[in-house]
Amino acid sequence: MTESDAAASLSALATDGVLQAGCPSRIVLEHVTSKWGLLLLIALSEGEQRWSELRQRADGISEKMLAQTLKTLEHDGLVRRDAQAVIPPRVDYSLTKRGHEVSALLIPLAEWAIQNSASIVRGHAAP
Amino acid sequence: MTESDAAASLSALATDGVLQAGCPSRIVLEHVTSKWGLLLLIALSEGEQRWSELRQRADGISEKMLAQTLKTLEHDGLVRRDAQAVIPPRVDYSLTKRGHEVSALLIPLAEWAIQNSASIVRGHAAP
DNA sequence: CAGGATCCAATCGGATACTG
DNA sequence: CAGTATCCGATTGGATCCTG
Repeated sequence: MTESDAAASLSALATDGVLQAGCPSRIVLEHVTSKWGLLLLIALSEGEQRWSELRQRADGISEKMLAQTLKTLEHDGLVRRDAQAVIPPRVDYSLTKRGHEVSALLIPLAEWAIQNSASIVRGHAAP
Repeated sequence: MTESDAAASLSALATDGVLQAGCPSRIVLEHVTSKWGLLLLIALSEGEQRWSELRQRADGISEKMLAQTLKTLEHDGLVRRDAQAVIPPRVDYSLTKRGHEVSALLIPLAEWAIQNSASIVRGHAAP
């Protein structure tokens, strides 16, 4: 993307919000780009998964944050929760249509991070 | 993207890290998806800008967070700082090659947030 | 198994004041 | 203009214990 192209597509961002404080899009953006939100959305892009599976996949997450993050994502309409009335309880989580949309945008970001993290963390990257 | 496609591209993510705790890519990812990091990278995709300009564009940011975030992004090799030895001082910030790479990935995300925030914030979105 | 409730430490982040 | 320094409240987030 050239700099002028970026400027063009950015005009919409500047006018409609995101950069503006108090804009609703900022809130949503913060939900999906939050540490655990991002990781859970990526993990779920593989398909429906249970609570315990998600806990392992999003390595290092606490029960509290797992519950809290899943709730926000569910409330935002990105994650679907399917609780079955059996003993022991079984609950499956999956992405909604919207959820798949974002995760499709998040995955390239994660891949970029993997490819660049080595040279970034070890020292200063080249311009 | 279908679910199997997602699974395929995800195998790399799962093996190489991101979902794994302590992975360096997680740190980088957190920097660029942090509240102000994200906003500054998007703002800078429009081109070189000064401190005072960035402060206005990333609406609501405090001086402390502006300085702190710019430093992290500069250290990560995403933002270039050009300080001119004049009175009054003039400092320009711009994206590096890497910086442009990420911002190109972040912009679609911001646009998605704008388009979906309305229906998300007002209530529950449809599946 | 899938959470809810609670406590507390660490970090985030804003307001203010000061400087080269 | 472009920061730095400090104080302090707010939020995040983990550990632990408890429950249907």
